Amino acid sequence: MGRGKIEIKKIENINSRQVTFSKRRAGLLKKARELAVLCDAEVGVIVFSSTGKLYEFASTRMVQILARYNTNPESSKLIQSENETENEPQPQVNALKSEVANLQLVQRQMTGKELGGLNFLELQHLEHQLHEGLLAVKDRKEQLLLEQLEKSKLQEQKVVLENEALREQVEEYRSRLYRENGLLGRKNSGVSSSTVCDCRSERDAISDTSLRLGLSVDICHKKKKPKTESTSNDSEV
Amino acid sequence: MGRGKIEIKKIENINSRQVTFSKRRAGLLKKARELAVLCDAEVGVIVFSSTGKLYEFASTRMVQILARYNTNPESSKLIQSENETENEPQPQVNALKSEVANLQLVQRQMTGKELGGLNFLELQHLEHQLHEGLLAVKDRKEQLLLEQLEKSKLQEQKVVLENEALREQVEEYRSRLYRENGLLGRKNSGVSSSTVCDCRSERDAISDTSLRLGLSVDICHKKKKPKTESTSNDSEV
DNA sequence: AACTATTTATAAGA
DNA sequence: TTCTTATAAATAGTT
Repeated sequence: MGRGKIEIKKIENINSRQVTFSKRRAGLLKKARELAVLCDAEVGVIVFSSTGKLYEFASTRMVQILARYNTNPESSKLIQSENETENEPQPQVNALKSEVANLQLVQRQMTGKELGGLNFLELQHLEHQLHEGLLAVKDRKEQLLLEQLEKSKLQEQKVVLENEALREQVEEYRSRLYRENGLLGRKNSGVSSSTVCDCRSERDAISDTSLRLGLSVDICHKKKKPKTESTSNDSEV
Repeated sequence: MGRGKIEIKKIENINSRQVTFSKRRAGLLKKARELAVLCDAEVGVIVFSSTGKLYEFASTRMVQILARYNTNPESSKLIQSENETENEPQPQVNALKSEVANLQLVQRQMTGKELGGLNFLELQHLEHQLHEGLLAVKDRKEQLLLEQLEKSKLQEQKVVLENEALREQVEEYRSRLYRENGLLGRKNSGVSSSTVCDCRSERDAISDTSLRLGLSVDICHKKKKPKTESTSNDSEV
């Protein structure tokens, strides 16, 4: 994908290898993120540059991914497990494994997969559980929003009080100017009385707007991520 | 990169998500390999599909990469790998324990507990997951009921046919008795002709009733096509 | 760091 | 699923 085709073998020129590494690393991490988002997959990428610097992407916590990997039967690693079977069968390991398997099954069933093994009663129980969970989650969301709203309102209150104070100051200065300069002062004043009054009259409108804004920001998760990934890491050498 | 541009968010259509997953997974692993070869980097990629299947690429042994990651000061998290090297508390045991802990936490959260640690976006994701799970469970229940209904109807059909046969037998015996004994036989017969006729006339009514009863349980929720879970899982590779 | 000419990846359709 | 193809993206070489 470039001016010319290249063959996939180690780039000998150190400089262009460095450049290519930066570009392709960014590309790989981007692709990893896209795969995770588009396909609801759990993705982890670890890259060590030839100079030893670490770059990574993880769709969830990397530890979580590694733990899942380590406990996955398909995982290609079979390090010291052979020793174990010969020496001690590790009752603890077996117990943990079966617990993991069981928890994973339950989790898959809770997300609607592998329901084949459940009878009608079990399905009803599961449905009830999910229903309860759903309600709890909705409640928690509502609570979060209410808390945020409360905070917003307090903040607004504070600002409103500040405004009152400022307005009084302005009024005071204006009166003083008026008294001291007579009618002349009016023309020089940068602050018109109408401006001040506008602020006061918009008080309720502001409250209403901030509520709507607060909600719409949270509800719409289509915001871009800060993307600190490549930016902070780009300076490799 | 295709016939049209897509936005990076979860693909809701389960089929095209599956297809995209296959394609992009292959692409990601290829890119990982190219980066490793071209730039002499050590690269590890771990991907879990939404159905839980593991795919991976590792430019060297994955264990080696993970070990290097765990001991890297830049790694976003330092697991307890130090303990492992000193004593020998079974790295596998630690991995299993953390996996169990994680699964248990997720499970508690799915049943509406311990939601305090989740932010609004995470709550929304959880809510969506629960909703999907709920729909799948309801579908499965419906499918079970439909299957049961089908079985019932077949059973009924069988019994009806038996009835027909028996009725013919009865009719035959009755005629024969009538022929052989003349009018005398009528008073001794335990089976009246009216009883036999009643059974026949109720045939359709029975079928109708059982249908209504069976369906009334699950008609209340939204119905979908009976989808076969196993098919989509098989087509993962 | 930008800029393109090209190569690749892949979305949609068959 | 696999193949095809039009189009979007990535990126090699250049400035």
